[in-house]
Parts: sequence; C-alpha cells; structure tokens
Amino acid sequence: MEKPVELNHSECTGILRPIRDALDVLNGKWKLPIIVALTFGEKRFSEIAREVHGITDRVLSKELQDLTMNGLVKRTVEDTFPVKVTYALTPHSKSLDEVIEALRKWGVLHREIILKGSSGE
Amino acid sequence: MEKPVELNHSECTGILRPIRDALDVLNGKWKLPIIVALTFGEKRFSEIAREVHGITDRVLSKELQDLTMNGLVKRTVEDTFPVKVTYALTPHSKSLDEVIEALRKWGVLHREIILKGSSGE
DNA sequence: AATAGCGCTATCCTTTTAGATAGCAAACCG
DNA sequence: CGGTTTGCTATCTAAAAGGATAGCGCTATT
Repeated sequence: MEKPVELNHSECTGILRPIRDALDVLNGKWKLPIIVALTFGEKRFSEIAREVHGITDRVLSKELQDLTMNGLVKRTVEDTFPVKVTYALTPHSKSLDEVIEALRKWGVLHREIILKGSSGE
Repeated sequence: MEKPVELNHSECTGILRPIRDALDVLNGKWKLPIIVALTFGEKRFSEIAREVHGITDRVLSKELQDLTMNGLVKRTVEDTFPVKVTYALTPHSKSLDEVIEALRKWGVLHREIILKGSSGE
C-alpha cells in the first residue's frame, strides 16, 4: 500500500483559491443587485437603497464597503451639502461581465436540465 | 411626481435569477472540493470524506445530496457488502467547466489588481 | 420650531450554515 | 463474542449572514 497521492490535493487547493475568491466577491443576496443598480450610472446611497428593494441601510452600507474594498465600486464624497456620496462601478468591475455572463448562461441551461428531470443522464 | 420606473427592476430580477441559481449550486466551502475529488473518477462516500480534508460526515452527506439533486453527481447503490455507494460526476457537470474556468481566470486577475492596489482606476 | 432628507453606525435578534459528537444496522475478521 | 468498516442520520452548539429599529450631526424646507 502506498501513501495516497496528495499532490493532487495541494495542486487543487491552489486552483480552488481564485475560484473561491471570485465566488466570495459575488456572494450574498445583495452584491449582484447592487452592481446591477450601478450599471445604469453612478448613484447615491439613498438612491441605491430605494432601487434595491428590501435591503436595509445597515446591510447596504456593509455591501458597499465590501464592493469598494474589492475595487468594483468607487466611492466619492463631495462635501457640499450635508454630504454627497456617490457610488459608481470601476473599470475593473467590467471584467466581471464575462463571469456574470457565464454564470447566467449556465443558470439558464441548468434550469432547463433540472426541469426536464433528466438529471444529467 | 410619478411612480419610479420599476420595469428595470423586474427585468433585472429575471436576469438575476439564473445567476443566483448558478452561484447557489457552487456555493459553500465544500461543493468545489467535492467536485474536484470526483473529477479523478467515481468514489465512495468514505473515500471522498478522506480526500476532502476537514469535512464531516454530516456535511458531506448534505453536500452530496445537494449536488445530486442538482444533477451534478450521480449516486449509485450496490447492495452487495454492507452497502456500496458510489458517487460520480454526471455529464451535466461537465457544463460547469466553462463557468469554473471563467471564475478561476477572474479570480487570478482580481488578485493581481487588488495586490497592485490600483483599485480599478 | 418642527420636519424631513442624507449617509451612515450601533444594538439586538433571527435565520442559515457548518462543525462536533454520537449512534445505528449489517456483516466481516479475529 | 468483541471490534471494525460502511453510509449515513440525530442532536447540539458555534459562527456567520442578514433583518429591524433607532439614532446621530447636519441642513433645507415648511
């Protein structure tokens, strides 16, 4: 009996990490809806809050921080009025388009397959 | 004042649903590692448990059920010995390859961008 | 003066997810 | 007989995600 080959495992961990990263960036109920809201142009906090139905300020704030830290959203403060804070998608966020499109296409295909009940046979 | 235009929203909900579906299918700490384990051929429950380090039986069982329900994994029971249950990837799971590759590529790109600190500018 | 809008943050609570531990029936091994 | 392997399931707990509510400093409107 030889030792099981673990090379695979460490190799795959390396392959898995970026996939995990990507999934994490998009994960959660709200990240995509927020991104979609911003594809129609830059918006203020309360505009996003109004557009993404059901989200609370607390969660929106946190999600915007996440997206900003991930370089997908740019936060801009003008100290004119009380304050005006606008959020906009960054150029980097454009690179997500392919990923999102791949996910969408697969989601549609998957739904068909599941509904057909053919379970991949 | 007019009612805010909600057409966008419902349209986008429709677009978002398959994306959500796809993300859900891959989500969680263990789905990808399990899929990877099975790419090297069909395996028994305890083999997967051994290969996917850190997972508990309870969680593995649930994840395999999820994957099976989603038609990505096929469960086969032979009632020979105590019982022999094998799990294997289905043809449908192959269709995930493009998605996974898109995620992986983006994950790598994303890591570069974040490390450069250029935050998408 | 009272109210409402702005962009948050703080506190609390519920739901979801996952880890830890144990057990079970059947059957083989010694 | 006692112990082990197999493929789970049950119960309990911990941690994470997300919702509800409230409040803050500031100002323009009423």
